[in-house]
Amino acid sequence: MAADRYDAPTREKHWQQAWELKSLFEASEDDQRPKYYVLEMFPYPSGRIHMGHVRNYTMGDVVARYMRARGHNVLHPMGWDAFGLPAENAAIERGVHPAKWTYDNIATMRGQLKSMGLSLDWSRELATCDVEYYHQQQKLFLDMLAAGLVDRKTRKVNWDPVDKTVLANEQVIDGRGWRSGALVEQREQPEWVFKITDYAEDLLDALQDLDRWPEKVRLMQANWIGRSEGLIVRFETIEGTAPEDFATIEVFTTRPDTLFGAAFLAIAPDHKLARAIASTDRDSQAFIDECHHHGTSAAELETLEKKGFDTGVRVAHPVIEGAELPVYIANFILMEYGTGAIFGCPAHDQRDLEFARAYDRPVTPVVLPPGEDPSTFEIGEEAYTGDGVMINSDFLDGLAMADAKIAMADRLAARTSDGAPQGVRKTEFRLRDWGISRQRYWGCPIPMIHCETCGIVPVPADDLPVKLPDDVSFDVPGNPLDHHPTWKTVACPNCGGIARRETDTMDTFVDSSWYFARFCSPRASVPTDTNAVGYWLPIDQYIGGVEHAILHLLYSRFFTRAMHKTGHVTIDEPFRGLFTQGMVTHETYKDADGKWLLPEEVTLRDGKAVQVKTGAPVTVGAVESMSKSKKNVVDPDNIIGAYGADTARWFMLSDTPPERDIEWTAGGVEGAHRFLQRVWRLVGEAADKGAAPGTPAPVESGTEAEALRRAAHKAVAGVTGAIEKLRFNTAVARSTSWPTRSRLRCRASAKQSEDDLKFAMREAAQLLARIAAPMVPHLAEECWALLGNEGLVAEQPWPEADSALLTEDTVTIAVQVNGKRRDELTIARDASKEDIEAAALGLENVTRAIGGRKIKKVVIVPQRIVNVVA
RNA sequence: GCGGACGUGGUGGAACUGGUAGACACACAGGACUUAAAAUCCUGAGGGGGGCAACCCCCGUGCGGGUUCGACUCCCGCCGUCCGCACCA
Repeated sequence: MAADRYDAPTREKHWQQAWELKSLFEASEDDQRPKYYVLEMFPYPSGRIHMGHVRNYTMGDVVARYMRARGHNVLHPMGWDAFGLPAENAAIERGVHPAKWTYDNIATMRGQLKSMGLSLDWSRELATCDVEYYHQQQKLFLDMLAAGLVDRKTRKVNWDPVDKTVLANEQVIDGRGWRSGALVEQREQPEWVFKITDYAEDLLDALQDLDRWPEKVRLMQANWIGRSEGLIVRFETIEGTAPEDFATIEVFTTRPDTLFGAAFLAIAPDHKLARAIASTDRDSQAFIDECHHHGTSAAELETLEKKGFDTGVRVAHPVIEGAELPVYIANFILMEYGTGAIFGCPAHDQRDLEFARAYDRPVTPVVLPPGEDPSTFEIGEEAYTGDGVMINSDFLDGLAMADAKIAMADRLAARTSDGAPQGVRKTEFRLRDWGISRQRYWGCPIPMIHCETCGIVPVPADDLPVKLPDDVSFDVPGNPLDHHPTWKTVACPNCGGIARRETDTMDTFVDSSWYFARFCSPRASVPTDTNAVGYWLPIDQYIGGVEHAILHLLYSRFFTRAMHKTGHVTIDEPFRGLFTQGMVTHETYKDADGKWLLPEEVTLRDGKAVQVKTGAPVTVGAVESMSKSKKNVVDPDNIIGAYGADTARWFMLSDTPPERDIEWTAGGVEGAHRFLQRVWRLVGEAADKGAAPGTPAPVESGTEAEALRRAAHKAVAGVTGAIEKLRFNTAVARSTSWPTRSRLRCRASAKQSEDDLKFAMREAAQLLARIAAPMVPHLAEECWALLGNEGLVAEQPWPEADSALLTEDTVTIAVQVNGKRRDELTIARDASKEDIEAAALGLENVTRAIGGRKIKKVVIVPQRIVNVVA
């Protein structure tokens, strides 16, 4: 007889050791079973794991354990996204070396992850800051360079003039540097870029085939790539108003149909015309300077008040004889998109409208919404962006919008201006090339050398790796690699002269764009072992946060194509299945002074939230995603220490659909824990009172026993289906319902000592242990052992539900009268429509509801519903 | 600003391809056990109304329309909340 409580924290360690002893989770390509690669996005080693990790890795583990039980050769690795800014911040703030800080964090977090009982192949562990890893990454970079996938471009960065450093967008707060508080300046800087735009079309088209990706992620990526068909229109400048060499201004537009409504031209502050004007005009220079005193993030730029500067340049309207339009420099025009210049049509674009109102430009509607009268239609505060019929547009009048686009494009293509067609059809993409240069120490060095005589030359492959120097100082602002005394000095591989190493390091998105491929052969002396990647890739199921929906996933898709081109993999799409899980949220708490409080500092007394120590009142705030700044965090270690990993895992899977945000509550954790204890007691009872292991099924079962068997087999079918669809919350519900319901039956069986019931009881307990194993693996092992079974449940195949026990002979269906449910009907599953109709119309409640009216129609859907229309 | 999602009892949520809305749980209430409490076990319940009662009626999936024999589910228009926006990872 077992103790009366399951001591999870102690027993969990035992089972973890048992798995490790048998190396159950180490994968090899040398295996006859079908492969299955499941991966969760690897963590940044910030210090300790958080509940978001617990949720993410629990989900992945359920899939891994389930697929293993289904007879697959499962690869389920773990590593560390270990380069990045926080390590440098720690160095600046606390004087710890980034490497020490990072590896210490990894050690802590590895221990925490191990305590979760994840079925990971730890033999493949890697950290992106390992020299072995970034060495291979530098090789990939050189291969991509040779393949023409690397370029050098000028880009804008946030410059902190006090700290003399480039700031990340998150380090710019209200236009100021987070540390110095200085006003940020935009600065142009030459950078290394990956030519992702070469693949824009392909990355977009291939989304269609990613049918195991969430629709919303595909949509977001499609919008991000932003393919648009349009027209480059050449506007001729009016003589004498523009500087020399600016006979025309090129504008990209997707709305050539609205050209008759054009009220102005606007160019980006970095447009070459803007620069030319500013070189001789102080006012325009001042305006451009003002534009440069904002962060570079799109969100910031686009929420700015729209401002413009009239350059005095005038252009001729291309299709209205004699009409002229003013040219403004405007703060909301991006140089990166299209030609860096637009024509503004205020009536049909909201931004243009706001600009026109501010600068007193005419608003002429040219598209008439359906049902409006052309003589009275006016634009108020809102631009009209919908479809309609052209008005006020000369030769376009009366055409539909789509036809007008074509007509205008044809007209402009046929005209020449300055010796070239005035309009040229063009497909533009919003997607920009991927700038990977970072002026940081803690990243993968870009293996390039700047030589005064030979230009920029790659580091020869034999000289790799370019290692980060250990002896760096963070006392001086800026990039430590740049002011290291010796590191950057190197002999030019070409001429042998003194040259300078590239001091930029790579964006950490590069590291995470191929780690999944490296996991296939983590110790290979080349980036990827072709056998290994050929066997394991693509990833069958990738799981991670929706916040990575665009950048990480898109970069990885590009990088896989680049690795294909350079011969490192043979596929284009790395992630066959993708699942994005929601965040973990918690209530927030503040004391009387408005200071944030940790959940563990708060307790409920007489229904009121108070501080544990002082009893002082606490204000309970909104439920928000867990963040250190708001202190609404719960440390997984505390939960696992108090309740065990299975409780944390169970809670993370239950109730809330996996793609949605989950609210962590103390009550929920206790509920999960109580349930697991109940399962353990129930299985203990079944072990004591049920049939002995290996007892064959009795020939016949009584009603009680049959009901119990049905419940168990339905649970198996339900959990199987739910896990297949990654509906973990439903899987939990399916496994909780029958132990709850069967309690009495189990007890009854024990009392009556009948063989059929004893058998059913054992069968049910055995099945429960097996279907719960992916979700609560430790408890499942405990139950498996308690029931007297040999071996580990982790080695058991997934149970099959007996289909004979899944379907009932009779069904209960609802009977509606005029769409309202009036009664229900229990009838043979295969009853004919006639029988169902007769039975339904014979019901007293139905007759009453019909109330003597004439029956017009009876809708019968067998096994589902009857609807009498009267 | 642009793009994307989400909204169902007191709470988290379930509901297959349009077919009994509220499964399963949390919290709550009542009961059993206990000297007592905790734990455990049992029972109840969307809201409102009627009936001694088995039961019956009305309303109900953010709001307003529409399609349909039938709508949480499909369509149109609102409202609210959350996420991403290229140097956080």
